[in-house]
Amino acid sequence: MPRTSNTYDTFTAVAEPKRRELIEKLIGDELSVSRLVEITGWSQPMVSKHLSVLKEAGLVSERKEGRQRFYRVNANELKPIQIWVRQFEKHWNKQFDQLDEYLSDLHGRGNKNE
Amino acid sequence: MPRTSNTYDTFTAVAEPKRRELIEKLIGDELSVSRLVEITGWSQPMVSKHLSVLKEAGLVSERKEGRQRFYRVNANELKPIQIWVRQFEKHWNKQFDQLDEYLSDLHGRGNKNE
DNA sequence: TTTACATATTCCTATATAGGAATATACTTA
DNA sequence: TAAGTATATTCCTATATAGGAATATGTAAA
Repeated sequence: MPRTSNTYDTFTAVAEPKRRELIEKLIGDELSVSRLVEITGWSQPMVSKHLSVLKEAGLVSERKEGRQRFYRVNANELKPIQIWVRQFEKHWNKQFDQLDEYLSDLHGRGNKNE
Repeated sequence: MPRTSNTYDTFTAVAEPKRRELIEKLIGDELSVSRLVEITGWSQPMVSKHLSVLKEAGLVSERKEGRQRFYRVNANELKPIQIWVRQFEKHWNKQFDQLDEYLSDLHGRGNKNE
């Protein structure tokens, strides 16, 4: 994002769909970069670069083994998101917000023109 | 983000800190734009523009009343985030990920140089 | 000590977009 | 109708960054 955040925070890191995809692949097991390239079908630099962003945000960690690097998710780092969203749980299932708006708009318009 | 998403999805909309702040202000009660300007201290266009992004993402709704517009959160729209993050809950509290890495790195390095 | 493999980094470009200033729109009231 | 208030939109610029191509780094094997 321009004009703001110079470094990746959790929310920004996860906003990118490809990075969410990588994180999903890494649930449960560690995977090497080449394995991720296989699974995703993306170019190797693309995988590496997204992993690097995730690493900068603390969302993944590396383990070096020979010439390979195995990445895994630091699931804990997703907690801030969970915590933030949880504030709103009690307001879920107010399903009629949009309907309300529609009706009140309709009403307003009706009053004006008739 | 460049080269990707032409339109705002929930994750992207919420990645911007100011927009999270707006959403937080809107928990519970509807607020007019001018009230949000008061509360945040931001310029009116800035508030309106962020609200417009949130609206495009479906995260807020408007209600017009005279020349004012009252915004409220559509908390439901945050569910996708909650659902996505929930996948990882079972992997939380694996607190020693970083320690593991540190130790194995240390071990690896030690082997090489000594 | 070359060669091959695994991964990271650099360079480049296109583009989305946050922020600011100015202006437009819409509604209300005098 | 004119003036004032509330809000949205447009125009502009700076900047972050995704993606691609090429290259560098590091490690293992021949």
